[in-house]
This record gives sequence, C-alpha cells and structure tokens, in this order.
Amino acid sequence: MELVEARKQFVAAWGSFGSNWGINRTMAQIHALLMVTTKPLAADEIMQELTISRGNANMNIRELINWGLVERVVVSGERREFFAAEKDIWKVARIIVRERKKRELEPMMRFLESISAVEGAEADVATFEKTISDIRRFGQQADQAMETMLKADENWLLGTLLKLMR
Amino acid sequence: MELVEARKQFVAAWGSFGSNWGINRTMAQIHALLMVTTKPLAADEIMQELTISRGNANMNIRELINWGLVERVVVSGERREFFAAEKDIWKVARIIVRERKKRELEPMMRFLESISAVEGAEADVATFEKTISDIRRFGQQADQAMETMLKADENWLLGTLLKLMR
DNA sequence: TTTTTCTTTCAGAATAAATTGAAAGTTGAG
DNA sequence: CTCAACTTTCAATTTATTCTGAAAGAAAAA
Repeated sequence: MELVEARKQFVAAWGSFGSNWGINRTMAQIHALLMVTTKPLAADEIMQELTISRGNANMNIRELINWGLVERVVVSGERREFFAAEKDIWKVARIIVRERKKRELEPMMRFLESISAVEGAEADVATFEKTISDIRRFGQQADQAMETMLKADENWLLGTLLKLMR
Repeated sequence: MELVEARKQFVAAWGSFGSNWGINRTMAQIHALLMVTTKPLAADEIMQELTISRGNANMNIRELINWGLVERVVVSGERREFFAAEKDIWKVARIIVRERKKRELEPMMRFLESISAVEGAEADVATFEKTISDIRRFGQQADQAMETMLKADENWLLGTLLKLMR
C-alpha cells in the first residue's frame, strides 16, 4: 500500500475509533496524523491535510496540548509554531489513563461516597446501598490497577490483572 | 440523604458518566435505575421515572438487552413486560469488556494489520510502520489482558457453580 | 371475532456537539 | 512605531445525535 493512502486510512480510522470513546473526532485525527509524521507540522499543514478550518485546528491542538499528548516545537528560522505528538504509545496510554482517572473516576468516586448512606428502611434502600458499595469497591480496584500501571512498565496489565483475579 | 433523592442523583451522574464514554445518556440512566431498584420495572415506570418518551425507552431498553446488561422478566399475573438489570458489577464489567473488545478492539487490530506494510523509502515510511507496529503490540497486550480477565471470571463462575452442585 | 393492552417503529423535531471563518489579538521584523 | 505574519476567539452555522409521539403491529382477553 502507498504511504499516503495508508496514512489517510489510519487517520480516518483513529478518528472514528476515538469518537467511540468520547474523544472528538478531529482531535483524534490530529493526534493520529502527528503520530505518523516524522517532522513536526505547522497549523497550516494540519489544516490542509485534514481539510479543517483554522479555528477547529487551533482548538483541538490546544486541547491535545492540555492533555500532554502534543507539544509545541520551535523550528529555527521559522516564525510559525510547529507541533509534534508523543510517539511512545505506552506514554500515550499512561497519559490518557492518568487524565481520565483524574477527570472522571476520582470525581465519580467522591460522588458515590457522598450518596453511600441513605435513609429509610425499605428493600430498595438495601439494594441501593449494596449497589453503590459494590460499585465503589469495583472502582477502588480499578483505581488501584491504574495506579499500578502508571508506576509500572510495559507488562503492568497482565501482572496486575492476574493478581486481581486470584 | 433521602433514598429518592440519592437515587435521582445516582441515575443522573451515571448518565453523564456514560456519555463521556460513548454510551448514550438515557441508556446509562436506564441501566443505573434498574441497578438500584429491587423489583423489575415496566416500561411505563421507567418512562415516568426518567421522564422520557415511550419510543426512547423502548429503543434504549432494547439496546441494553442486546448488550446483555438487562433482561426481560415475566411477572406472573402481569401482561406487561418487566425489566431487570444484571446487578453483579463484575459481570457488568465483564460484559462491557467483552462487547467493546469484540466491537472495537478486534476490528481495529485487523485494520492495523492491513496497513502495517507500506511502500516507499522515505523517513515517513519508517515512522509510519513503527507507529503502527507499536500500536499493534500495545493492542495485543491489551487484548491478552482482557482475555485473561474474561477467563479468570469464567473460572470463578465455574468454581462457584461446582461448589453449588456438590 | 373484536376489543383492549401493551410494544415497536420511524419520520420529523429537538437538542447537543462540532465546525467555520472573519475579526480581533499577538508578536517579531524592519 | 508600523507592518506583515501568524494565532486566538467566538457568534453563527452546520452536522450529528438523540428524542418524541402518533401510528401500526402483536398478542392476550373478552
């Protein structure tokens, strides 16, 4: 397969994959494009490659930088800013896990704690409290697994899961 | 906190949590509602509790049934269908892992394989092939880890069943 | 069979999310 | 300082997704 074609397909696939996981399509596409590109790209090149507007490119690049997945690169002799993606897929995975844990799991856990005790004596109260406490326990294990992953190397998943499942 | 209030908050939170992960808000809310309810609910009760239309309720219940997260329950003496959610959070997690692996990870892996070799000799070709192969390796490990989790759970289930039978 | 009760479907409406593009803002060069 | 090159912002628009509700379908009850 031709590089240009393969790259186009990869960028498109990564975009739709991302949007299944709550990540904006364009953001995932920009990230994919930068992942398979050797040299850093300027905003104009990204706009052209993905046929998106300046505003859209700017907003999504900024968001990728927020996540720590992309960084600004100074190219000597150039006025424009250039952008490059983190290419180590394990680092990428760790960044995503760390961010989503911080942004979603942790707030959810705090929330569950806040509603873990309810008043009343009906059967539904017992069901409610059991469900919430089961979810909390599950969440704590997930949290712990992620924490382990963030600290460990590339073989974390197998090791951790095996331990959890024992 | 009052049960009714806590339940309302939980359902709302679970809904917005789900929509961060590519799951339709209403679907997540229905699942949450059924998780904290002792008795199976009829479509009308779900509609009323979540103030959603009949069509919306029907479509999302069907989707939950497709996923295997909710099942129809026959209540004797009742004409209507009732619905109950799987309440074991580990089973829920296992179902979600299995389904998303099948629906997303596996197709993505097949796709990556199909574009793993490209023609050309530029530096970009090397970058492209390395990125794709790194992602594939990562995906294989994730796949393997999920497989381990799914198997461990099955063994656990089998063990429980064996115990029950003796 | 006919009626009643409940479920399913789906075109159109409503809502939410993403995108555009032009104007305003910034920054370095001359 | 002024200009030109580039970046950022954001109101308006477009696109995508979700939801509604009425009509049609199905099946038990009468």
